[in-house]
Formats: sequence, structure tokens, C-alpha cells
Amino acid sequence: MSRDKSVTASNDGGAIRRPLTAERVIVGAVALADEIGIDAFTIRKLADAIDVKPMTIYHHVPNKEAIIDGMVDYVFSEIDLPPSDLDWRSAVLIRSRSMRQVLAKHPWASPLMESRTSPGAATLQHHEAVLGCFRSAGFTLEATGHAYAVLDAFLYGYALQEATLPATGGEEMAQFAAQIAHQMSPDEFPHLAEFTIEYVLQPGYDFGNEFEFGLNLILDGLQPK
Amino acid sequence: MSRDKSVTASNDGGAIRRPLTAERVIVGAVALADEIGIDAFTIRKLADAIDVKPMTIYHHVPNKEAIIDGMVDYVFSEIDLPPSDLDWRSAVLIRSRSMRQVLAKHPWASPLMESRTSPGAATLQHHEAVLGCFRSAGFTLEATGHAYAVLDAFLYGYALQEATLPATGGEEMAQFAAQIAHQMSPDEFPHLAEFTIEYVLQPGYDFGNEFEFGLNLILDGLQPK
DNA sequence: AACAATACTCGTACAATGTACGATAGGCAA
DNA sequence: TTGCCTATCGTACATTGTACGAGTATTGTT
Repeated sequence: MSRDKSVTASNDGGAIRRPLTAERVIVGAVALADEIGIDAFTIRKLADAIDVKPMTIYHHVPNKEAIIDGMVDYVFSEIDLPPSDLDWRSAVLIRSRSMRQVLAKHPWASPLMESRTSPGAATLQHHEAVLGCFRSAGFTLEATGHAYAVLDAFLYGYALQEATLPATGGEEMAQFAAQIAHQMSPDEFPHLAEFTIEYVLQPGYDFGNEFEFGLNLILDGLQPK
Repeated sequence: MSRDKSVTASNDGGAIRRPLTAERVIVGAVALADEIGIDAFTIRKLADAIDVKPMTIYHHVPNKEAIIDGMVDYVFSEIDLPPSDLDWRSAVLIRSRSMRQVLAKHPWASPLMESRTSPGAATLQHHEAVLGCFRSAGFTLEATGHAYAVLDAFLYGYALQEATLPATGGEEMAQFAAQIAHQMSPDEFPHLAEFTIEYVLQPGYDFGNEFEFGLNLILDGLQPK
């Protein structure tokens, strides 16, 4: 707001003022969304974050939708591809764990990733690699379709659930569950009360553990057919 | 549903002008969101849809967030609970299929249902019934936690995927896939091209079939422990 | 060196949104 | 009647995405 727009400053007053690029917009957008969430994410705040004025952004990107497309593709680019020199189970395990980690870092991403209709390059490369992993292992096209559908449904759904939790296993978690528990009477919801108090609120509980259980269950159920 | 709390049934100038209620707001909101999607859903459009002026709504509901909370709880209320007189597998199958159907009717719902922090009555009743179903079947608390986590991750994730598709198995579907296929060169993405052209675009293909496969795979992997 | 074309940056403005703040009108009790 | 409560609404304001065009810096051509 009150920044002196250095008309002077031959070398630009210390800060390098290289031209903005679409990529810098996207990277800044991802960082901002991580910080304040997708709902609070606005063009004006993004402009502040990357230190330009709002309308500058529109010279590098057509509109907000395109920014979100770029953010999604960026997230895809962060996910490790299944290594092609391993058996399919190990390879899928690796990319699945990586995907979980990435989606946990960007809680806003999961609902968007499956709902974009114009995939970027990284998105296509990702799907290519996963499909290739199954096909090379001898999965039929049908078996591949089955496998990919269940697996990704689980991964996206799990990310969705995990995104709600404050911080798995921590103090906030207990506080959160306790607040929920407070809203229900044990008479009306006996199983819910039991589950919350005698399981979720117990010291060792960590929702994160459910991931490996589910992932292994699904992988156990898949075969090349 | 068809409650009629008309204090005075006497006519009101031709059109029945019974007072607005919070429930009518919610029901109208769900219908409107089904029609135009959650992003386009605004208070003004909702007001038009239920034939009042925008600010009238705020006399029955504190704000837009509360409307969304109500919408989510309404969606939960539509899902069949697992019948308590069946074995756990059949009971869970029924509620899962119902859930899929309901979430397909309300494509905007899945990302919201897992991210609300103030559950309504129907939401609590739903979780109570599902937990009770597992517990009554002899599942330990831990096994119940595992089971519920995988299962719902799959259901929400599947709903997310299904929400993207235009209309499964139809003409639009093929058109959609063809458009995607157009964006990728078969040289760069051979597996993606193969999968799309020789499987997805094939006459008999219907993504909806993946649901039963995944659901059964998961149920097969669950046990009371 | 001069100058035109181009590439960026930004100020201003507008329509659409959520919603705060009353102003109103009808019903009912006294 | 008078006064109060409930439900509806008109107006207004801050916040959003972004169209338009005016500035400034950079580059290419001569």
C-alpha cells in the first residue's frame, strides 16, 4: 500500500525486481492457500503475498480458474511417480504414500484435483506413470481400471478426512474430539460416545495409522487378473 | 418431510404466505445447489428460489455457513441407516449403496461432509448407527476404527470422482473423454491413450461399475478381528 | 543514438456478493 | 385504543473478480 514505487533505484533498491512469471504466481498461490485455506484465498491477498498489485497478475494468467488449474497441476508434480524398476505393489505403495504426504501438505487440494476438467502436463504424466505401472505388471485394461478407481477413491477420500483433523495425535486432536464428545449425550449416542471416549481420546490413538491399514487392505485385494 | 405448520390456513391474497422456516431455507438451498452447483450458490439466488427477499433469510438462519451446515445434515438424513436386523456385511452394503446414491444426487456434498466441524443431529445419528452396526457384529473398537476409516474414505473419494463425470455411460461421457484424449499425444502418453481409447471410450464402459468392485473388495478385507 | 514496438505494471472502476442496520407492517394482549 | 413481538424487507457497505486503459521499462531496428 504505502510502498514507494522506486522510480529511482537503478538496481531496484536492493530487492531484485525480475518480471513476474506464471510460475511465480502459481507457487505463491499454493503457498498462500496452504497458509490461509482456499476459501480465504483471494487475488488481492495473492498479490500482496508475491508483492505486486492485483492487476499485474492478470498479465500472466487469464483468470482465477487458471490459477487453480495451475495449483492442482503443481500439486501433482510434487507426487513421486511409481518407480518403474520395482514390482507393482512396491511401486504403487511408494506413489500412494507420497500422494498422502503431499495431499496432507495441501489440505485444500483433494476436492479440486478430481474435479478439474483441464489437466496439466504433470497431471497427465502422473496418470501415465500409474497406468503404465499396472499395465507393465500384467494387469488387463479392466483390472487396471478397477485398481486405479478403488485406490484413488481411497487416497482422495482419506485426504479429505485427514484435512479436517487439526493435527493428528496431538493435543489439539484430543481437544477437538472432546468438543465433539460434549455435543452428544451418551444416552442418545452410546456407540458414538464409547468410540470417542474409549478409543479416539485414548493416549496412543492416531488417525494417521488408518492409512496403512486401508492401503494394504486395498493392495491385498488387487490382482493382475 | 411434508410438514404443514400453517397456523392460519386462511388464504393470503391468493398465494399461501405461510412464514418461512429454517427448514424451508435448507431444503430450498439443497435443491438450488443441486441445480446450479455450490460455487454459483448465493444468498440472493436462494432468496429468489424460495420467493423471499435476501434479508428475510437471515431472520431464520444466522449466516451462510449455518445454511451449509444444515445442507450437510440434510444430506446425511437422506442416507439409509444400516438395518440392525441383518448381518453386518449386508447392512453395511445397504447403507453404502444408499450413500453413493445420495452423494451422486448432491455432487457438491462430498467435499463438505467431511470438513464440517459442527455436526447436526442426522449426522450424529448416522455415525451412531454405523458404529453400532460394527460393534454389534463383534468388531473391536480398533477394528471398527479401521473399518469405518477405509470404507468412508472410499465412499467419499468415489463420490468425488463420480461428481466430475458428466453422466456415466452416456453420450456426453464419450464426448468428454474424447476431449481429454485430444489433449494428449499418443507418443508422449501411450498408456493413457490406450486406456482411454481402448477401454473408457469403448461402448460397454460405465464408471459406475467400479463402485461395486471397490466396495466388495473392501468388505472382503474387513473382519471383526 | 533515435525511435517505435513490445512487455509489464498498475490505478480506477464496476458488478456481484455476504450481511449489518434499521424501517415497516401485521397480529395479539392489556 | 396502546404497546409489543414477529416476520419481512430496503438500503447500504465492505469485499471480491476482473475489464479498461494509462503509464513505464525493455527491446529491436535503423
